[in-house]
Amino acid sequence: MARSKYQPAEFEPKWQARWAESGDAMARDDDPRPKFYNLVMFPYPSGDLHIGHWYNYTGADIFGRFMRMRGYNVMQPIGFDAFGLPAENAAIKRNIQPRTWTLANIANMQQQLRRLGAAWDWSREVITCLPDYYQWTQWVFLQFYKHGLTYRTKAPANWCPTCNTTLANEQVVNGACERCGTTVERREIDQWLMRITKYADELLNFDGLEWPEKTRLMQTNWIGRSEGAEIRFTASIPKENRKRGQKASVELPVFTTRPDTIYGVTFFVLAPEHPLVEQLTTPEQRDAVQSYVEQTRRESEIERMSAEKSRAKTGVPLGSYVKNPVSGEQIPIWIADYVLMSYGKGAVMGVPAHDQRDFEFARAFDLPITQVVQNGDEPLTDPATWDEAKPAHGRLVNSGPFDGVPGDEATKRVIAWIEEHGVGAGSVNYRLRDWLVSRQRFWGSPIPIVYCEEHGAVPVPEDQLPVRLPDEAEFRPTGESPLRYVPEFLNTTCPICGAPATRETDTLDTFLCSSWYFLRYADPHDEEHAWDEKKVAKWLPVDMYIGGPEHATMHLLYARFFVKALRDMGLLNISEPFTRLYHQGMVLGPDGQKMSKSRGNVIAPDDVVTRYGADGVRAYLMFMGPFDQGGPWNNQGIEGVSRYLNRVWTLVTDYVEASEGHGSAQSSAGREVERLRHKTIARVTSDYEGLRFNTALAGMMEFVNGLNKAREGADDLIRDARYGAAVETLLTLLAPLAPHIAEELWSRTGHSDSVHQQSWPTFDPAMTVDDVITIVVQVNGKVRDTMQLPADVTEAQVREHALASAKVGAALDGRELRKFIYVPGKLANVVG
RNA sequence: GCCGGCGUGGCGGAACGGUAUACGCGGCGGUCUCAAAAACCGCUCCUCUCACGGGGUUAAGGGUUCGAAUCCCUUCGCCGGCACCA
Repeated sequence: MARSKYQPAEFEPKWQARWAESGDAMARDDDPRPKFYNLVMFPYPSGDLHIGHWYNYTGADIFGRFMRMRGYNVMQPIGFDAFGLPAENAAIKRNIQPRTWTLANIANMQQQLRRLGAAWDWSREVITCLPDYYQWTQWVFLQFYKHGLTYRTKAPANWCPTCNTTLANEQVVNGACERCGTTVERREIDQWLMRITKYADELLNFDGLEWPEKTRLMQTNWIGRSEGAEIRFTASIPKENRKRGQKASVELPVFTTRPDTIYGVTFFVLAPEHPLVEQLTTPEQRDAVQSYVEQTRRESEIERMSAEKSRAKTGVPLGSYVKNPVSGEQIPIWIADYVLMSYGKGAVMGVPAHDQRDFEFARAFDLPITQVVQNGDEPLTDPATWDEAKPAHGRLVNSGPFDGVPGDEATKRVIAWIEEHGVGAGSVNYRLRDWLVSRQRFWGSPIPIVYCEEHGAVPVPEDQLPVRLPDEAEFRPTGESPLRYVPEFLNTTCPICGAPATRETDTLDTFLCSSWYFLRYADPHDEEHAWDEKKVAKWLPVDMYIGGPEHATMHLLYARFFVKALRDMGLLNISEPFTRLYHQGMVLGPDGQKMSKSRGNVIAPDDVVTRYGADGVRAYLMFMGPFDQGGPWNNQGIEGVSRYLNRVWTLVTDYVEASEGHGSAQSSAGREVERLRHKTIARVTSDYEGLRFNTALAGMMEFVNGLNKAREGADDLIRDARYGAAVETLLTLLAPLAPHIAEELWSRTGHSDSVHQQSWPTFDPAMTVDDVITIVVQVNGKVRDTMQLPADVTEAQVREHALASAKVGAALDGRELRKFIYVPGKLANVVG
């Protein structure tokens, strides 16, 4: 009989269709088994699924299938993050409506996603650009509005002149637009912001989360909590600038992390955009100040921030002075672009002796440098001889009443002093800023706000949601949302007074859509609510979330903020959305470089799937290296993995063909096969648990190698029931990783049910140990011999055998035994 | 500059502080074949030796330990994040 060949194309589509029909992947709300919410970051419908999606989703699907076989009610949804800029760019470029483009891409990608053979629950599919979804995005926005967590203000926006839109700080990379690379400018526009800073402190707490250390660190640094003090300096307003009846001075607060250096302040610097700059500029300095302010305005703040550290300090004195509230000294006020308006108070106290930036500034402008902190026993030297600032903490000197205060107490003492004298207080500052969510764009969820001449910004009543996006718009590069030119959209009436009013024409950042989609999956078709409390309580939090590390400081932070805020509104009873987080690595091109069309090193999933089958691609991707590491694609590597699946096919079909008398023999090789089976279950199970798919597959390869070896010279083994058990175990272990071939072979071994409905195989720990073990014998840490001994050998026996070894004797070379170390079952070290 | 991570055969990568190089790729040799492909079997870190054996090796150098790829320190290289954050 001609042996059948492994030809995945012959059965993969069949099983995909059958799984879809069976509805096995649909998670039921009333399933009594423990739930497991297995989530992947949903794709943006860019047009085609790329190999990175395959990588991400294969790993996630393996884990989900594994958990399902272990008895969990797994919910594994999929959907599309469908609003966003590329659709609009395509619209402009190809004169096609964003909606048309997006929906066509979704249809294509749905087919591509099916080819993966993943156990998606399509009944829960969520598409964020459809009104039945964005209605609730708008509703969520209104809840934030109601609770004062979103607000509108004229704010400096990161403006990309090419995309004609504002960008979130997170979307600005090195001062340039993340998408098109254009240098970002600043513009003052009325914008909507989300008050994420209110949750800064809570977001620093990761208790109970199984998240990569790296991601927690990135978020922690992004939030950037600094402890210190706010200190209020008092500036004298130049006589010429005072209006009649106006006070002669104005308060200038600063934030500092080093209140202990307060006596070292020798100058004071404002950001050039600081609102008091003009008022504090003397007539003599006016021209110089104005031209400096204009110069810095031309360079965006982002540009200044991205400038190299070595960049020379620039600045101009205002001509006026502030009083140091602690020392009483009068010090000159400057403006300089190294001070950022967006952090702290937009002002710093210059302590050149103990801050490197201030040091450089003082050197550039010949400002005095006063040492006020002594570093240990280091003798005081003339700061004029220093090469750099001395930022270390230490005992205070030259600090009036604080002289001699030790470093660990200095900060506390100064804060106590300023609080007592009412000139400041201990305070905390964050690098994190509020999240700007307005986009001057069409393809996003409309912001459900109406502007009325009398009532100002009025939220759209919830029963009037959704505020529908028009099907079509005209795309002109005006810098304003195309919605402004759709009169039917723009013109409306005030929900309060009914007078003519206009709608907000900006749309929401797409990150808003993805900040709550994992809640909607729990209740995707609810027409009355964004989600049903009970369903969300059942499914949330997400037990496993797999996606790329590039979302560490954006999506993953926003989603946490949303959940906390919604909890405080009484809409959720959880504090964190994602209990366990895992970042898959990146698949690189065969040249080891990031895949890109310009490099011509892109591997298209469709091509390789046609050639090797979905299982071949899945298995190869997972075998490439550790899942969180990724690695370069190798065309010969996938051949090897494909050959393995071929060997599985041959092994199982041979077994099926020899079906005469299954279980009728007691082969001498049966015991070893059974032992190998238990060992393999043990290691593969533990590898799957830890998402170590590469070693899990290596384990299954060794299993197949071992079974083939065992059959050599044991013709009756194939009829031994223990061999049959090994074959079935192999298929169940393989099922999560290569679901189609496992299912096909499972059915060929005579099963009418699905391999994916089997419960996960168990093992007996006693069966994972050999009768005879190999003990390595070292002399002084060097391997000199190995011994085969019964598994239950005692230490005394091992010692006896080891010392009897001729090789050990030779290695000892007459030295006396000083020490004997025994690692049970493994190794003995003779020290002499 | 600061904060993380990583450096293991020709290649991708394995190794609870305990036989470094599992598994796979590639290479070499063989079986089958008229031949090739496929499939299967064997060998394959470096070095000395005919061999038996010995020595060396986890970026480099040092340390801790009976024993280090693994822990600690220094240096170099690569990757990621932040980047004048007061």
